[in-house]
Amino acid sequence: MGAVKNKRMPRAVREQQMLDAAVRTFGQRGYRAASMDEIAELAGVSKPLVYLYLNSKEDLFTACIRREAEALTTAVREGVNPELPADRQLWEGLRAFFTHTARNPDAWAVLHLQARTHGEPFAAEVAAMREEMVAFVTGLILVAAREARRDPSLPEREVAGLAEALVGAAEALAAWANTTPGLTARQAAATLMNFAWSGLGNLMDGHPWTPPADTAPA
Amino acid sequence: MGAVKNKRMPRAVREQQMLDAAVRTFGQRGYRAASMDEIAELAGVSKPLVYLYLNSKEDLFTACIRREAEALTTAVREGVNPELPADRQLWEGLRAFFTHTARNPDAWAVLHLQARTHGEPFAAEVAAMREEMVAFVTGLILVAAREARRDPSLPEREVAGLAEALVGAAEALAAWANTTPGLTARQAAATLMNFAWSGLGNLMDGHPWTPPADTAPA
Amino acid sequence: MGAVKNKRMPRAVREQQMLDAAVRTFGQRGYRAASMDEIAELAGVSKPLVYLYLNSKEDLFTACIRREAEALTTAVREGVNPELPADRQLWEGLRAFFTHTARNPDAWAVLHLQARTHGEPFAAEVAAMREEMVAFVTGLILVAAREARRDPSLPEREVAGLAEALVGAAEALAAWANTTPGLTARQAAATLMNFAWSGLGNLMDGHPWTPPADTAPA
Amino acid sequence: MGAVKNKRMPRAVREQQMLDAAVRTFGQRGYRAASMDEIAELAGVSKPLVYLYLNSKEDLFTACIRREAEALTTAVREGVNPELPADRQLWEGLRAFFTHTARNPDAWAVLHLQARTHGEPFAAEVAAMREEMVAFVTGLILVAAREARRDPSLPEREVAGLAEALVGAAEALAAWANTTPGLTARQAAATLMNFAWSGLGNLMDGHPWTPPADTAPA
DNA sequence: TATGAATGAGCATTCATTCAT
DNA sequence: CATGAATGAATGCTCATTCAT
Repeated sequence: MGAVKNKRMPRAVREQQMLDAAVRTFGQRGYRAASMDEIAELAGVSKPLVYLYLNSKEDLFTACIRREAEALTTAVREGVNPELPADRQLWEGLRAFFTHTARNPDAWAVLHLQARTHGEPFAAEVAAMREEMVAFVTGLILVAAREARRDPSLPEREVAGLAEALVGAAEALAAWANTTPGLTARQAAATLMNFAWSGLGNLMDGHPWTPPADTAPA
Repeated sequence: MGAVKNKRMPRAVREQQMLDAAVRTFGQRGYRAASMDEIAELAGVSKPLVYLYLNSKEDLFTACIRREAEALTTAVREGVNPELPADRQLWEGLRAFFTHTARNPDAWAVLHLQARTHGEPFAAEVAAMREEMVAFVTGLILVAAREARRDPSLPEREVAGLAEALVGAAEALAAWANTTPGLTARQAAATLMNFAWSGLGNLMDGHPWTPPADTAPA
Repeated sequence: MGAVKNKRMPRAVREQQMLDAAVRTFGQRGYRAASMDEIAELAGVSKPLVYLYLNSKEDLFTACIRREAEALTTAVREGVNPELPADRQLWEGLRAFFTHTARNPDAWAVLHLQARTHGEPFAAEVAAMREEMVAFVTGLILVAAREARRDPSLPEREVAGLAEALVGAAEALAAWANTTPGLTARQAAATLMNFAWSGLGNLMDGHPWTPPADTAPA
Repeated sequence: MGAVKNKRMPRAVREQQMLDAAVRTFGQRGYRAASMDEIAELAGVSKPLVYLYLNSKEDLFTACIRREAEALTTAVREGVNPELPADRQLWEGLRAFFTHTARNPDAWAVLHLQARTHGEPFAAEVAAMREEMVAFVTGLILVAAREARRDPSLPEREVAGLAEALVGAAEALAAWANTTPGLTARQAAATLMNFAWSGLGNLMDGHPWTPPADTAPA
């Protein structure tokens, strides 16, 4: 376990080894519980070298978040064919998302749990990634609305909320899929498409669910 | 800020003060970053008294989780009128959920972020609460299917997945609502009802979204 | 276990219960590891009452030492008939000593181990008791010498050393007897009499063991 | 006093400095009363370094016991010429013992008082050393019996008891010698030889002290 | 006579971080 | 490029002791 202790390798390679070790440790132990000692040892490197390359624990954590956020968005982007209709694009994006998170559970734990739990600077880092995904979904919703040429006047905040909800549901299903044995990325994606797209379709047909008039204010 | 430093109060009262301080501190700083010193000070009490009443940091955290999980499920349960049809019950439950989480942001941070991020024992504690909510939603979906007397044969795992997705979406919207100024619990609930219930309705009409035949394996 | 929690009992009785609990706790846990909480609980009393009656942990420990030292010396004194010849007196004293220590292992642990290990004031307390025993033995040696009317001019320091050695041997045998199953006080006393008295007799016959002339200084 | 604060020395050296400081502190204050802070300061090192090298207070204490037990047994072993007759061997062993304990009073306090007073794991450590010494003495007694070709049939437990008594007497005399000014190791050894060897000789001549028939049971 | 409530002070332990080589 | 040696600063936890009743 851990990288083979090869001496004298180029900086770029060493850095990736360190990030690998860090992602694994942060993902399993959590940000605070992970010690630089453990990370250095798992990377097969002395602690000062970690500091030489990555400056501080905060910087190291940030570097992990950036690398893994980039990897996830790239995986989703590359999984989607932008020529296809909106529902197919969403389907492909979800499949890529569930596949990637299932294959990189520690990375997903870092992004979904640890980064959001340990203070502003880290949370902001994932928030950026999340916004990219929400924007992607928002775009698809608007495209779908245009394709259907019906009711193009969905209020902006409403669309934003729908996208938020969809991304949140996807995140929840990723965790659910990771802990439910025998559940494939494909099945998770299908469940979510059923849940969301059908609802959205109905919605855009002009038949939204109507909240009842209220007596007691919330 | 902080409780008035009244000396000599009965144990039950002090304990609640301590839990208040702990929820606030854990919610804002995180489990590891919160120090028992800070919690004690915020509670207006000396550290030994916290230990005398709550034994350890772990026990204190667990007590926080339990109290807030109980408070949240109670709020939702009491917000729902079980005589109403399924869609109205879900609507009321969501409203109660968004209202409670908006009013107790630290408690929600403890339940949604901190408890899930810091190890099995705590995660298990919230998992129980989550399962109660998922079960509640699952029940509503089945009732709705029966009420519609259509396609009563939804596969069990499918329903479970839908419920997971709905709860996940609700959790995401709770965070979104907490950070979007001027967004009411009512609006958040309506967005989610639109998103989900319309989709479910469509689904149960026998028009699910159909995944395309695949070429590349996932 | 522990005293029955009878309310409102006279001070003298309560004090003895506290000392019982303290001796047991100090003997088993050691002075520092024993907590006033544990002692109070074992005595079936609240902590402030222990302080009211016995002032402080130090005073409580000192009271234990005094009570048990007194009990041990009394047991030895009452076991010895001063009319008998010296060897019979020593035999009886040793039997009483081994019997008492075997019956009160916690008390013996307090006197022999704990009191000597935790600082001057306590060590001084047992030293007094020890000196009484050494004096008793010294007296017997001198009486024996007079009875034998031989070589009455044993140098004082020599006699003191012999008495120290005998008491030390007795203490070691007490520990040994306490941990060797099936070894009676009588057997322990016989072993020591054999060892010591025969040696002393020989010595006083004018046949001491002669140290060889030395080349290397110590 | 205390090591000169030379920075950057090899681990093995620092470890010995730490053990020196620990033996001194444990010997004078006792195990519980000794604080890691004090030990670190006396060693001229920061506390974390002590933990880095010696893991914990328990491990540090155990390391002290091991080192000093080894040093004492080595001193005795090297002080004895196994070619000599039994009485000479005992004489030399005792001289080495008293010399070593007089020169290393803190180490002797650690072994004789502290280690036996603070729980099983430590007591077991010294018990091993003590057994080695008892075995050494037991061997000498048996050799002496064979050399004298008299009464070779001493019962095993009897011999064990005699050896225990002799070692106990030696331990008592070591403490006595340490607190009696002007008393040399040589004198202490001579006193004990007189006490013990003469007694043993007598015993093996077939003139043991005979316990009187008993009326009252013990 | 007796106690529930409360604390100041200290202690073992850990960790991120740096220097000298 | 790489590391063994070293530390300042916290942090969780415990304990003897006291006050108000």
